[in-house]
Amino acid sequence: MTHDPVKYDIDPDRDLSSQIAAAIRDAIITGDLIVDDRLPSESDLAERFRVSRPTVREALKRLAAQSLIRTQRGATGGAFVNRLSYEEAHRQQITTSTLLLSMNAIRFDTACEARYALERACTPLSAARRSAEHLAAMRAEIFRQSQPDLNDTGFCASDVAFHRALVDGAGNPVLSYQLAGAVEAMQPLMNMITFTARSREEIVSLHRRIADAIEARDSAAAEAALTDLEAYTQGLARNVMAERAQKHG
Amino acid sequence: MTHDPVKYDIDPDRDLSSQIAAAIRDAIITGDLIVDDRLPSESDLAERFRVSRPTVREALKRLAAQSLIRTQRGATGGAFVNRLSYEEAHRQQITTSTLLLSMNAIRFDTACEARYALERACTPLSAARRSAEHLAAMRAEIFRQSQPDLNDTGFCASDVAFHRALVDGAGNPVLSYQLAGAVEAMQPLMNMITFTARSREEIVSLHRRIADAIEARDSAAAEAALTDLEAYTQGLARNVMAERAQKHG
DNA sequence: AAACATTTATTTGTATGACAATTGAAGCAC
DNA sequence: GTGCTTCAATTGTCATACAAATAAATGTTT
Repeated sequence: MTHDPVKYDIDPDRDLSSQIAAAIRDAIITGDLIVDDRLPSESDLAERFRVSRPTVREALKRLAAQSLIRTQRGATGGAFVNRLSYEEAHRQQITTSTLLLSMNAIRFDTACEARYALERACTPLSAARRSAEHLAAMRAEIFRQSQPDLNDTGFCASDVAFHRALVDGAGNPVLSYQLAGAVEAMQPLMNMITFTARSREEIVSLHRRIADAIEARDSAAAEAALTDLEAYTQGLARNVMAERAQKHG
Repeated sequence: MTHDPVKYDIDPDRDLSSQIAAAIRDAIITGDLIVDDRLPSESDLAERFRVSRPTVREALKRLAAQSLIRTQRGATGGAFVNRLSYEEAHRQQITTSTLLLSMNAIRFDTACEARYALERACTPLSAARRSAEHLAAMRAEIFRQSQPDLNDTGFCASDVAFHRALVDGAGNPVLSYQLAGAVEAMQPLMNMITFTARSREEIVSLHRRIADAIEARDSAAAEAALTDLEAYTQGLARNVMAERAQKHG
């Protein structure tokens, strides 16, 4: 062994598994442990940290919860540093954002404003770079949304897919991961708005304006349509709120 | 007990602690368990899931790693559902983004483009709403950055703080949490660039342009300055790359 | 009666030892 | 050489025990 990448000195008076997890996480973040590196076995780690195996296991489960490691049983098994994929990062981003929104009584207009601001951020790139496939995906979702027999959940899902295609059109995976998380985290809030036939029609028409603008590579028009869509969505939400207030008051 | 919020049926052939964590996490996400609710004690959970206490503990540590619960020892202690704060969500966002960037060989220009696109997204809001405090924070960082005895790490940190103030000026915490994560995750990449006196001067001057525009509530000017800053940063990075290629080739 | 000290019950934190399940590698027979 | 068996390493799980913290209950003193 040239040099052990993990620091094994911990304070025995403070939470052990948390410190052990932090020590290993540090080694991963600093790059001392790289993707697919194998950690020492649980018994080894227990000896080196001078703790019991269950304590080491608790630490490893913490890391597994963040997808920093994966484990494999058997002779050549063990815990390996995991590559954090876009999909996984995206998934984590969604759960974090969803919980943040649901636990902190975030106002709908705050979340909505953030969402559309972020989305407008990638419109110039999407207008410039979108492929025919992205455009086709947007058109397909518009078609789905215009079917009268689609239920509200399906309509919202299609809405998410439409905006996902718009974001992906920018061809920047970092941007996609950030934005798609924000958009999808808003879906539960959006589901609370019941869509009348009239409002669906309006939304689909705005989606069509966006798709047309992206097709024409007209970034300004797309941004304007998004702004209108935001205003319309906010108006819908205000109506729902007002109706509820009347019912309960 | 009216109705237990947790589903206790798990498949004994698949990873137990993972399933237990998922069952409790579901109860939290769906709102069946709300903030500050106390989970059953570890022994209780062990009985109900029909597993041993160490297995339950592994599951709880998974949830603790995501800050979904906190634990407290003692007579009235136990595991409690944690409120996911903006700070915590922000922290998670940074580690996730940092790991994503470092593990997937993301090109500097891709990350840089995403960062400035996102930042431009909140400029209109920041220009409209920034308080005197936000402006003062930006000016203070500009002053720090113009001190010649500041080292490169300090310069980068101040750069992050400047952009953080810009983002916070929008007065939308959801936006702040998303964007600040993206900006801070880029810092390790930025630290790889050594800043000459000349380049610092240029960056500070661009920061001053941004602050001036925000002060004047001129969103378009701020966006233009950000675009110029992006172009300048990309140029700096290209130079560093070229120099390295020459050294190693 | 009130203030203070003590005990006690509950709960998490940690350790020990054991066994099951999995899995690749080594050894062996053919 | 091929296929089978055995084996050793490793994670997954369990049972039990004890330590440490903590608040409530209890007792004691003033």
